[in-house]
Amino acid sequence: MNAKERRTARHRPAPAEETRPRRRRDPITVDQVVETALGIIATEGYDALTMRRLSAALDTGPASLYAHVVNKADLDELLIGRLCARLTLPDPDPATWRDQLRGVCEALRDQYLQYPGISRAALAMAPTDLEALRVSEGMLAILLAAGIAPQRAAWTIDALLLYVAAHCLELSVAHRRAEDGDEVWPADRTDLLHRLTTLPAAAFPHTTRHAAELTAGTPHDRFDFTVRLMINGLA
Amino acid sequence: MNAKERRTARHRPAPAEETRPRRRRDPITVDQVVETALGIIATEGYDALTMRRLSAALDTGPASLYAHVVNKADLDELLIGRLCARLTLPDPDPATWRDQLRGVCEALRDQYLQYPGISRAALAMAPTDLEALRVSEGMLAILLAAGIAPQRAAWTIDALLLYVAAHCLELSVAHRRAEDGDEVWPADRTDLLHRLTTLPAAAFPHTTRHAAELTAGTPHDRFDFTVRLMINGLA
DNA sequence: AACTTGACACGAACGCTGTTCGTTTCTAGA
DNA sequence: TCTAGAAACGAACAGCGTTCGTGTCAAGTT
Repeated sequence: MNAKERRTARHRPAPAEETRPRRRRDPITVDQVVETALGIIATEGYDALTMRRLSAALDTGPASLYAHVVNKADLDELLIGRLCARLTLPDPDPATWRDQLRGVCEALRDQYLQYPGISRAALAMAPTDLEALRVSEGMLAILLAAGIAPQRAAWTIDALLLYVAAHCLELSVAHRRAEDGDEVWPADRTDLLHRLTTLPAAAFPHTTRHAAELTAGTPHDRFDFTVRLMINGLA
Repeated sequence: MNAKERRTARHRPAPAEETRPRRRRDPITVDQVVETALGIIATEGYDALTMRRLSAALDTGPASLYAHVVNKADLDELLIGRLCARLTLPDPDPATWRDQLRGVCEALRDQYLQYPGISRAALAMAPTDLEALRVSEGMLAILLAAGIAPQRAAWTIDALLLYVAAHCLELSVAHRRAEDGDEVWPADRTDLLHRLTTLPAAAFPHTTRHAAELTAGTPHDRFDFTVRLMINGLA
């Protein structure tokens, strides 16, 4: 079976798993590729995940990967699919639907944050991946059980998933830039606070006055705030 | 003056403009670089904006660009800065603050959409760029005039700006993938609808049942919905 | 008027990327 | 035992961002 056939098969309802013949002493499997890739991302970040780096970690050359994966984009999809597969979706409970929905978002966020920068792959992914669809199906179940209109539910889910990915991407970018010693990037919160307060007060009256609020809060605080904002807007 | 000095100068309050001596018949200026880059993005997309492609459009070699720009990241920042500079910010009016805020978001979205994929640069940008700060200052003014607490206002602005960028990024990715004839990517709305309805109903009961709602709405409808969702959540 | 200075332009190269071609290797089924 | 064919892989290609060393030419100084 071709690797490209495998990809299209992943987007069909029933991807039949099957044991294949093996050649090597430790023949490479797609699972191995995905797991190794996640390991690289976890320790070195998504930018370090190149086909060469990955193939080296698997003790082979770049060309060998293309027997298991169509593209880097395809690999990205596999990675996100693996992350989505890890999420446990709650049984919809109309009494606690807000907390349930927030819980799913936070679980997804935690998965993303565990693999810095991987959310970039999520943002570029096809909307028909089965594991990703499983997550949105679960979120849809929660919202419908809560009595939200299907149209509003669908759009809210998209908005939430988009925000989660974007939020994690922003965090990973900030983290990478900060530790690379970028001059332009503020080193820490006090640095950013200082830059905002020293802006010309004439052109930036509110920014300078409320610099404290602008720089306040942990990333989790901001995430929690925004998710609540969107969920509250539903009612 | 070095290009790196110029960059740090752009992050300081008062970037003094100055006429410089010229060498070439048509010496390259930063303005020229930025405008040419925007032209390339507008017609060929952000992915086509490489240092080589840009330098070729300016009738020179890649190395020449680095006299005016520190990095590609620096160029990205200039591009987003230019876009932000084009936005006209309204005088805060407590009576229509929701519409005003939505208007700013839509104007920013339209700028992003005019240059497909450029929002990727926005997501990776330093939060201290002067033109970008001008925009958030304007949004902050609207929210504060409306009586929103500074802390909530600040976080809401970040959430909105993040969503606008992410939304446009998602649109550009979808557009590029669709016109590249990607097999995995749904060609159009009916294609996506068909894929969702043919999912196994046992595992995806809600997705299959409400596939129509899931695929309904223009991108602008979804954008409008989400922005309203966040703004309404404020009250 | 000749000279020094230094910013800008630029050709060539480096190390890296994703991807492909052609070949070799080795197992599963006939 | 033999063969078909999938997997593995070495080598290469075109392209990327970036840097180095050098060339060039106008402005300011002597």
